[in-house]
Amino acid sequence: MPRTSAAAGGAGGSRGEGSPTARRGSFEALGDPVRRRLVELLAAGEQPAGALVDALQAEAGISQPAVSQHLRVLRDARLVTVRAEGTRRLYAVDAAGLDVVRLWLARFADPFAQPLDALKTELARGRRARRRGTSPREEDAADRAG
Amino acid sequence: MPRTSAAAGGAGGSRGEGSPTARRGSFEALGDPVRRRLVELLAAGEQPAGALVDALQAEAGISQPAVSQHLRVLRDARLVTVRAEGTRRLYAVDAAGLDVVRLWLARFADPFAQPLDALKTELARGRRARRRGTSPREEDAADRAG
DNA sequence: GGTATGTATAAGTTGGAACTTATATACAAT
DNA sequence: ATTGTATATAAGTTCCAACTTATACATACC
Repeated sequence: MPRTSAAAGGAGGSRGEGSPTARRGSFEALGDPVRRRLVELLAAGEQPAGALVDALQAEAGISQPAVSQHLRVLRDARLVTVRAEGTRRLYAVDAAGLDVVRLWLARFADPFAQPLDALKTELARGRRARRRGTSPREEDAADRAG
Repeated sequence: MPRTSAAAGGAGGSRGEGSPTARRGSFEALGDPVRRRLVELLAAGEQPAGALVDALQAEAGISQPAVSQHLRVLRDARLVTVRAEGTRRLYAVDAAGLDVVRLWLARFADPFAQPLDALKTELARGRRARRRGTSPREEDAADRAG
């Protein structure tokens, strides 16, 4: 049998949606361009499903049910949250799912850490200057690849 | 006509890594758990394709061609680089593809920014202590979206 | 040369995901 | 109650991507 689905997914008490196991991981959810676009649209702030439908219909000619299904996947992946207001469903970005991605990325040396390194260096200088000359510690050179 | 494929479906690519357009995006590439695992394995450092094949075969019972195909996708997505050494192909993580993901994530408020804020605070304290009362330059407050 | 090893490509199959249309559900308003 | 609006679900179709086996392409070794 091919197609071994290795995705485990921690249930961890997802009671609201009523799904016993997480259908899809954050990466799988973000693997689709339409869903990525939805999250992008939500980056501007909380939005009703209808607005998202309109946007996607205009951009890609996608039907309302399709958008709704995508939103469900995003919801299951903890990438968005829903809030009912009357007959409307207000969606918003959920940090939880994005954290999963960020955490995964943290395993690798990130070039964006450079400004952080710069800050660390600055911090070190400040500390050094503050205490007026001390033993030259390596600080935390960490892994500087290349 | 469903299924609007946003990706350019260029055939061409006989040989030569220099593809004009990326067949698949970084997110699409990372959407697959097997490919994510491959990148994870490469996080430990440069590895020959054979080692990756062995690992994936042991973990998920995946064949050598399957791994090779996955590596190609990762290569196209600039997530890994290859280096020929004799008959071996040494793969390594490529920052380029990961940058794309990180850059996309940067659009959203990241809770991991807190340690950076802490550093900034520390830095400010250090600077304050260092100058003992000087003209207050704004430095680079950057964009702090509240 | 021949043979073995390491890796990539060719060709073909299949399961599932991303759609579709049709319908259900929920609330609002007349 | 009826009609309208907003969203979700059901059921079904289609197409692609992740696999398979078989083979080509290198390089190394004898």
